[in-house]
Amino acid sequence: MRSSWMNANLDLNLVSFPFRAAAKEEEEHVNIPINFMGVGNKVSMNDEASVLKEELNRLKEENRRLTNTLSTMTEDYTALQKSRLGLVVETTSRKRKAENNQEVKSDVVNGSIICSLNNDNVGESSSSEGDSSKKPKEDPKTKVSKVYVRTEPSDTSLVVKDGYQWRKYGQKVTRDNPSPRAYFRCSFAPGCPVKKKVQRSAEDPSVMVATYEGEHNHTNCTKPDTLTASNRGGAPAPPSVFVNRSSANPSVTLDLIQTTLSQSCLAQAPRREIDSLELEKHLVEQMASSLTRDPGFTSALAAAISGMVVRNSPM
DNA sequence: CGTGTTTGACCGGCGC
DNA sequence: GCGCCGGTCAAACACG
Repeated sequence: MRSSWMNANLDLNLVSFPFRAAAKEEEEHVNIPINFMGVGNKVSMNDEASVLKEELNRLKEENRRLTNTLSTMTEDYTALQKSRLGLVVETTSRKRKAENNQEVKSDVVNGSIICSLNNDNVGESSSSEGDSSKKPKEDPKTKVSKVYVRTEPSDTSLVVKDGYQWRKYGQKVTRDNPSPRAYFRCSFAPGCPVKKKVQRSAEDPSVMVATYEGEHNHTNCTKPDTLTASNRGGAPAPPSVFVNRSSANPSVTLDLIQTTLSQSCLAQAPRREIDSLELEKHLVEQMASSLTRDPGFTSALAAAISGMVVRNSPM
């Protein structure tokens, strides 16, 4: 993809500003003068503020560009996913008329394709067929959705990570698919009516099809990487479903700008004009504190400072 | 020993 | 009515 150059850009941007921000904090709290470069003349607070403001504006612009690039990449990725897996979306079950009448709506979430099957039109067409009375106990409005997950073909475990805890209660080999179908019930909450069926796609064994029935009557409190039924018996590692959003890469600071803006300031006063200076100060503090919490950064900073002190010290 | 999985048996809907 | 098939149950089993 195009991520390599993006990372390079991110890294480049992070070199200057955060270091400056951390240096500012050092100056304020640890009494290490920011002019340790040996210049000698003390920079006034106003100059410092204007430099920071300038830097922040530049970063904002860069952030906006990268956000645009990211959204473009996301769209490309979505289109690619749909073109690769969209063919499987069409239901393979020809037996159940109701299913064939369902309106299929697909979407890509976290690397999986989610298809919602709208049951609302089932009742309308059933009047002529006269089988509405035969409709099983299942509520016609039960929300049914399908998730298509690409996994390793060699991986035989029928486990799909989705953030909930499931208890397997059955497994069957169906007629139209040589691979077994596993039945799960949501065990996160005692009364949760949601069921899940997981089966490999007949067309593409590397694709797992998870069918969800019903809606959870509880919130999802687990993280995506903790979920599903436990992996006992030395079963193979479950497939990676979700795009890994965690990153040890310092480029995460870019996101920090976004979240800081939206959560702590903009979210509280969405329509009000916000004191830009206050906001910038808050941003700098956030970045500085997050960076100084990183032992790697602090040790690198200490090494850089000590190196400069050694260079500038009289022999 | 508690919890979750496995797997054969059972049940009910559907087509012929 | 019979057989097929998908879905569920529950006893046995495995694991920590």
